[in-house]
Amino acid sequence: MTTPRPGSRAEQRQRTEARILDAASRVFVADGYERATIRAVAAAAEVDAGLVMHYFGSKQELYRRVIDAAPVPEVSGTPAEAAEQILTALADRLASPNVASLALLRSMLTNPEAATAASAGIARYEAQIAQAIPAADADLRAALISAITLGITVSRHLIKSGELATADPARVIGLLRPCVLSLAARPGD
Amino acid sequence: MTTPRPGSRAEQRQRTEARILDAASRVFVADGYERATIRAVAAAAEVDAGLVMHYFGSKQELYRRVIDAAPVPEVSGTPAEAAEQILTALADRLASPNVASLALLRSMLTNPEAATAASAGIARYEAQIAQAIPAADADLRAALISAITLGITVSRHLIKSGELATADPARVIGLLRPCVLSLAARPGD
DNA sequence: CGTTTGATTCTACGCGTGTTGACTGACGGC
DNA sequence: GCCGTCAGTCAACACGCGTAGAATCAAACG
Repeated sequence: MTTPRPGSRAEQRQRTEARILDAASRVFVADGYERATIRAVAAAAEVDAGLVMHYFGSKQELYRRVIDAAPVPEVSGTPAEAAEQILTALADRLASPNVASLALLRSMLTNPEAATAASAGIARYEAQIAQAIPAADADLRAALISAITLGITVSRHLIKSGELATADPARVIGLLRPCVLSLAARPGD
Repeated sequence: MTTPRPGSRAEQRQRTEARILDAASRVFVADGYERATIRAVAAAAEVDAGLVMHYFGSKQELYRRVIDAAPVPEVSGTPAEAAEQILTALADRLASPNVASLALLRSMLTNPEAATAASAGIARYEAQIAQAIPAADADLRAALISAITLGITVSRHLIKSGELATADPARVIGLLRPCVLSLAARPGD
């Protein structure tokens, strides 16, 4: 990650590439993979469509670069601690939507390749959660927690379902806490 | 819904139309609205693409006919009863995926028109749930329950996330019961 | 029987898409 | 000062899509 001296050609290149990447995130999350067009991304970045191809090679590759920026939250510690970390991460996502994560969520339901790419990230997340759960069915419990956070995020930011779309994140995680705790910390079979 | 005598032209028409509708459900749920093509639907129904247009007018209209078949589960009674109904409905959806519902879920994340159409159904579902919850924040609680069932369904049938995809529905709702109960029946603020 | 209706297919148009390759012009090393 | 390199543009191609309309052929009906 070298920072070329300002005004240089390399710096201009980085600047433009970042602008395209940013525009692509917004377009992908707004329209989904299929509806998103390279021309729309280019227009949003105030650049020619050919340049997007020149820099990123293909739409798929541009998309891959976008979702590469999606972070996987860290989860560890006791079940109660893990639950709190999960809830905190969810609260963050409710407050300020991470465009990369959303693009990933929306597109993985449309684009097969996106789905496999995203599945890896989700699996990693679930594995982390499972490790913190001391139960025989930890894997299933982790998958349920992951599915629940996914549902909440999708409902709020993509479907924008009435009550959830505008609710205070603190109230949401307050209501969700017993829910997550029952899955993470409650004695299993 | 008259049943014309067998072998007649009208009956043949109904038969073909139903075959197209069935094929369309499967194609829409498999590929989502955007990737699904009329040609693919026609091929799956072993029919010419022009015939699909002739019968349904447009792709949008065909899609509307498909999701019109998506049922909205009934929810009523005491909070505990409502929770049980919600869990039962979810178990059904986990066991045998309703193609119309899935097509609706997948497509509403891709197609704007589908989203508004589906939002109405979801809102009706949430209203039913809210009515059974005796709490000041019943609407938010209902929205959360709806979001959770959505997340579980999407994870299992669309994302096919590892553990959830193959889990026994009974175990899933067993784990989810305290979760839904805490939202539906637990004393609020 | 002839005529008409309707189910079904065939062919083709127009458009938007991802992608390509030639082009332009400014920057940077020699 | 010269020339290669590279950011950025432009016009076009090939393809697949939704859709329209003519053509085909068998069933319905007098």
